[in-house]
Amino acid sequence: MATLQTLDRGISALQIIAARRDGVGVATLAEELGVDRAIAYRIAATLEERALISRTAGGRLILGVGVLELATQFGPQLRIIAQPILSDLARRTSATAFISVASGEECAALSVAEPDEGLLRVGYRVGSRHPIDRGAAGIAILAGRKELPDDSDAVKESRRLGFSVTRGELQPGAVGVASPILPDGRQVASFEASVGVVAMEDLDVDTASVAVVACAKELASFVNR
Amino acid sequence: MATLQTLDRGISALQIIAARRDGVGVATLAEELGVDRAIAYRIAATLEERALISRTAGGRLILGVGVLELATQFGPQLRIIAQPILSDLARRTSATAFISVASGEECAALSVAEPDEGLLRVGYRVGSRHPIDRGAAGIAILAGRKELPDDSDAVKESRRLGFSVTRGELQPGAVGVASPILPDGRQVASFEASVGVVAMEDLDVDTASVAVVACAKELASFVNR
DNA sequence: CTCAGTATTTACTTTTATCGCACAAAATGT
DNA sequence: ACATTTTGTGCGATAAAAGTAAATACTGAG
Repeated sequence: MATLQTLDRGISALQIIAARRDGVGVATLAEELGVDRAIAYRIAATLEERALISRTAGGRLILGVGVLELATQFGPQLRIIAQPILSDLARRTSATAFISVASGEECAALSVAEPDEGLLRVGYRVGSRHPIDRGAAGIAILAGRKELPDDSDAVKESRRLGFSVTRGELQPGAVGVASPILPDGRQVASFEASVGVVAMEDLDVDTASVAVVACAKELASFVNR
Repeated sequence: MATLQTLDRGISALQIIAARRDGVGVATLAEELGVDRAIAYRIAATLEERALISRTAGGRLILGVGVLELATQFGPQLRIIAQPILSDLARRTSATAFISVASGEECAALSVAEPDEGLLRVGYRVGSRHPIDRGAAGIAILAGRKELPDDSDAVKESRRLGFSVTRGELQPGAVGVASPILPDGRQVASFEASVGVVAMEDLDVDTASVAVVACAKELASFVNR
């Protein structure tokens, strides 16, 4: 597939700049890119013009607010893409489906879909948060991370199965099933998320887990590189 | 200053894609960029290769995790830490709280929290920009820099008080209070930021200024190295 | 299943934007 | 003041991208 050299180098430059805590000088950037300094200057000028990078007083290159402006749109876009998939998951499992993301030590609901039939439903508010080490969503995210010595049994079990199941951890009577969303089969540090369902104790866990895992795989494909 | 056309178009493409909640098709992208579809395909291929964008099942272009990976590096500790602190500040002052950063001659909103009660709130979009010498946020940032001969009276006053107050400078009817974030009590060249609140004219400036100054101190401690 | 219409990729020619040398300017050190 | 390093900028040669068109995949309708 045809790619554009100049654009590709510009993106490399961004990543190089992002990788250094305190930025890089143009000369270093040029060296890392394997190009002449003049090219690095032009790349830097272009990126700076668009606020993707900015320069310190000392002339060092650092990321600019432009990257934030872009990143803030990532969540909303993912939510829109995810909504039909979640609705489908909710309908097939007759349970409330959700996508959660890690946010520090907590886990936050990014997107939720409720089943449109059934007498009672479990509600889950978008934006609500809970500790990441409790509840199916959080456990699934932890299970998607690389193994740590102090992983709880629940996390280990979840990693083994490919999904987590919790009963009454966040709410007595509620059962949750969740699976990590793993682009490239691995967790990307900047995007730690899981998809799952929550319902009352009559949830058919076997059916739900299959559906949830399939859904996690589908969602991962949107985030694949 | 020399900029690179291809890279510039790529960045434009990113911004166009980011601007549309539900992504864009290649044809639309080509039109918006004012280029042939074949070029749009090559740009998209390059951006996708680097995971800055990805494609939905329908072929629409949406942002990819790459933008998150970049944004994650923008003040790594600060943003995570900032949100709860800002929310707290917003709640305690019943005003919209923000962190702003200097970006060249402008001042950009890095992070915003709105109070969860109150009839009306003042909105402040993340990423929005205004001249650095206007508005409480910008004045506070200038006040955090070392003294300059051509500092305005507002900046001098702000430096003396430890916070800035502006009324209606950016928006008639809005009152802003802000204080610079000073790691080590000094402004770090690579991170010039301020924290503050904005509300309507009923803002209790005395209470707000105390809270904002305390918040600036708290945030500064997280940016210390 | 075929076909029309659309989306995507490919092949190839033309054009021009990019490259990289070389040089200017500024900053830094001696 | 002079040397030296660092930062920034014209300019012609050329590789890279643009542009055109045509081939190939894909979609859904009938």
